[in-house]
Amino acid sequence: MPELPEVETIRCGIANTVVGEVIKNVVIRNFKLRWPIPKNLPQKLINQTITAVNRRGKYLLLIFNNGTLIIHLGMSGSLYVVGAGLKHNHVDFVFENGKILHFNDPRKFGCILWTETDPLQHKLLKDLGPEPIGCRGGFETRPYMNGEYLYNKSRNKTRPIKSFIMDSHIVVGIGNIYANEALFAAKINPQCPAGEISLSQYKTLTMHIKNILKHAIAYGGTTVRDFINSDGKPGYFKQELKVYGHGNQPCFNCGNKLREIRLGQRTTVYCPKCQSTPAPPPDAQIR
DNA sequence: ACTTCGACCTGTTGGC
DNA sequence: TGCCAACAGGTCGAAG
Repeated sequence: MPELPEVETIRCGIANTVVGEVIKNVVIRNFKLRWPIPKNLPQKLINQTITAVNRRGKYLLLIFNNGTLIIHLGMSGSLYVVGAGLKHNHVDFVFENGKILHFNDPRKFGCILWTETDPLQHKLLKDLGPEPIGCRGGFETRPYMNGEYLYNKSRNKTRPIKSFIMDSHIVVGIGNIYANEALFAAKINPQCPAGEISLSQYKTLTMHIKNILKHAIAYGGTTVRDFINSDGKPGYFKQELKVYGHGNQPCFNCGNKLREIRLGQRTTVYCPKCQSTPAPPPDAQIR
């Protein structure tokens, strides 16, 4: 479910309700997420006030005076205050005002960690690449993610451009959906080695990445299956997707059939005609 | 150092 | 209708 626009949508949604609120209780029904939830989390959080909700890449940071809660939603996680989640509500953060923040994650790929030092220096966060878009709650990161940055980082890299931009140590926040969409918008073949892409193409690609992510946030994220934001409402960006989920259908631009392949174990959709520069490697596994 | 691949889980979908 | 395999928005860490 969550790519960066979804995470940012959730961040905005919960920030309005939980900042300034005092934790009264923490109910943990299942400690086994990607990494175990710290056993002593309730005693760390009870009677503490959330002072801010920030974001670094797809990691949400709930800031307290005595530390920071680092939350990742993995593939299927969500956080919400209203709406009745039935199964898979692994953790409830109960506030003194009676509201409850639910952490729900069917596949348990997410995580909830606690740190009492600078969260940006946490093992999982310290080597992340720059933020693709500045927004409220996001951190200003250096160097800036722009055409020059991606071009310089990609020299002599042989891996496909799609895997390159999805690597959070290169740039954070670009998941499978938006990688497909950005490469289509920039007319770049997803299989093309990252090192063979020109500076001007990286400038174009950067522009589309930023536009698409901002656009998706404005739409409240993309609902592919069951994504709901913190208000229990779906995102509406799905109707804007040009290639993701449209394999073997006609291309929006030219009408040719969109091709669906497997790249880095992820479903990849592109238009062989519109996305033909630079020349891609010989052939790919057609699905 | 760089790139690919397996693993972590449950739920949904599509083919037979 | 039922069963089973394949696949799903992420990403770390091991293997090559």
